[in-house]
Amino acid sequence: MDELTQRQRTILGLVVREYVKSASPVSSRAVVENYGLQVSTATVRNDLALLEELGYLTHPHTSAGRIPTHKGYRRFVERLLGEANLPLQERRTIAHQFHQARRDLEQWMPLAASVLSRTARGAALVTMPQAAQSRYQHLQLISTQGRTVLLVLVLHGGTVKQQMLNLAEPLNQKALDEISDRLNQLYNGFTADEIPTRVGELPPLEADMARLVTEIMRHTDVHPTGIIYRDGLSELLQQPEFTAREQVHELMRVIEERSFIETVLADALSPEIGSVRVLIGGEGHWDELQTCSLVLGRYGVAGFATGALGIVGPTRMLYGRAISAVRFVADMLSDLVYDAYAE
Amino acid sequence: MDELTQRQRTILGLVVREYVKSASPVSSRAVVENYGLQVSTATVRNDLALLEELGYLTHPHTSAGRIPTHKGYRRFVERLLGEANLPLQERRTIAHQFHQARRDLEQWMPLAASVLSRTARGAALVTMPQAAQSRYQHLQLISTQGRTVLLVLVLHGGTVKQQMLNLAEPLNQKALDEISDRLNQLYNGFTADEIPTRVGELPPLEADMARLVTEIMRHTDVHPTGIIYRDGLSELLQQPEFTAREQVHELMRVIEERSFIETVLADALSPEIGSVRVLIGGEGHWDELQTCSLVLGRYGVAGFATGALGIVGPTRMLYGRAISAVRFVADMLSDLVYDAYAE
DNA sequence: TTTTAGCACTCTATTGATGAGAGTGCTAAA
DNA sequence: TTTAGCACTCTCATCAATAGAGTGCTAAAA
Repeated sequence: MDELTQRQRTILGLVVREYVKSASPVSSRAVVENYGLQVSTATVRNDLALLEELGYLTHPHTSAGRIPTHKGYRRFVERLLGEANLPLQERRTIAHQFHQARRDLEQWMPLAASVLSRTARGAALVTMPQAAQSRYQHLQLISTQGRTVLLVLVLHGGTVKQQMLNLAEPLNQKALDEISDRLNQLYNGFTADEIPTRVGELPPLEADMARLVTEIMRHTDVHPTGIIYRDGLSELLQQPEFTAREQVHELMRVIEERSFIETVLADALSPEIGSVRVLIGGEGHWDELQTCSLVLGRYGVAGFATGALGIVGPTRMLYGRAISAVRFVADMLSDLVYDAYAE
Repeated sequence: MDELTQRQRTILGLVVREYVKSASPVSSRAVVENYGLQVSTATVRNDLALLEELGYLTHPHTSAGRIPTHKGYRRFVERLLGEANLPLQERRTIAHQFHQARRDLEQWMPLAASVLSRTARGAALVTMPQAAQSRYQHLQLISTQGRTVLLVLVLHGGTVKQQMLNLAEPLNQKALDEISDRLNQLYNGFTADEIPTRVGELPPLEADMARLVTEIMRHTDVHPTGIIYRDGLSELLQQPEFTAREQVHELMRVIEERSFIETVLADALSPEIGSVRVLIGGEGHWDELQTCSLVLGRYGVAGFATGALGIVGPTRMLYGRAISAVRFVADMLSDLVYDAYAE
């Protein structure tokens, strides 16, 4: 990290803050006037020139103010990561909302997404909690017409899987219940790997069903398929950086394309619950993210079930709020998951 | 309906088609040249003037070509509603994709949304199938820590409800299973209204649970809470009409805001399965939809469970493809729902 | 009666020129 | 090390001029 005087650090911070607020290049005068610095604009100009030389700021053109580079944001964010916190009042409101919604599991994710997007003024993404390895909880078989059966498999952590299947010959509901009862007794709490060992001892139909169940569980382990909750796109698209067609397209790609989100999460998301990562302008890896920043976090109960949450915004983002919002909402969700599922 | 000569009808159609394609006002010359009409531009101009007088077309300014009014689109669409159909090849591809996904219920909705948006080049919305009145299918109670219990309620039609509850005093899993077994035997297939009559005969804990279940079911009946699947936003935002900030904001509001979608669906969606409705430019009721059109359909099994699906696009939309795509995908989904759930 | 050619007229979109204003970079003095 | 002063650069809004697209109307032709 380069040596900077106290004043230079302050100025860098002010430029970032001011640019985030105004979305237009920050002049030396703006720095002095809006923040009451006790030096002249010429002095500030000297420091700005130095900060530019060190790569923290740029110029759109000679006679324009300065805007932060990715490196500038990075330095700014690094300092925030430790300390940022939402105001108490705001934390209370959010906590209250989660308390209200605590019984209804279906509300959790939409609520989290909505809180995140409103607090940080960006688009929010929240995934369902997902076990690292799925565990059998309960199976139910529902007879519909003819030989078609609907299979409902509940996994530890609350994931519910539904599948259709066709039997070789029709079975009534009672027979189906017997099958599921037996499997339920045998396999409660088992992972996919633990099930097959006993299949041999079962009657053929049950063995088939057990195989199907392990198949579904394996598939789930490899393809985390949970829905992704999104919110706050409209607000994000209001931002001036998304005037250009191209920018919008790239942004929407990030937000809409499932596989892309998954790659980014896999790559950039910290495995530890509670810690927050910031990805600024794609950070060299993703060209599509040039103009975007992501603030990503993980929630859940370690070793049991975890999910991801994050905020997408322009690089010119309210990092302080975003970081603290992600952290706080992650805590809220972790508590809920712990209360609901952990044993 | 006003009297129009054959040629005038043709010209109206050509103007709509050309404007949908080019997104800029259509001149008399464009009509003649691009579509090989056997008359002069002057003749076409006369007809255009008449069509304008009748309210089917307008002028952005005196020396510009014509663009369709809402009334013009409406007339154009009215004719399409009966006849529009996707090419066989395309229908085959789509049918194949649904066939591939038929076993995995979680894929249905995302697939439908993705197919719709790609086929009609707009944003797609698909809701989960929802019973008009929810019917009890299966209850499961899962003991977690202490007195906290996770309740999983499966309803007819495949809706799964999860809730947390706190008991007055802890119960082990076995006791919970007994409760759920009893309720499952008693209430299979019941609606919320049919349950309370028998509650008096039950032990207090089961009675409590029964009350909670009916509460959940009632709530579900009033607040259809199913997730809404969305796809194709990025494509939609590429359209030239969404350059203006304001337009984008209104569009996103339509797509993102749940309550808004619900009002529109409730108001504009036909109750009959398989029929398609087109809402052009808000049709006077919704100012927010000035620049948008919706093509809406319903799928499912009547009297059992139905869902909605639709395409959002600019008024300058590929109506033919949209209408036929909605119809076709609705059919696909209806078949799937029928196979999976109907008795 | 319908269609067409011709032409005047209107409006837009583009271009280039101009000038004000914002902001920097540099130099020399404090 | 800081500051005042000033020349220089670049943007942005405005304006005028022009080319071009397209209509509407009229009078002739079919």
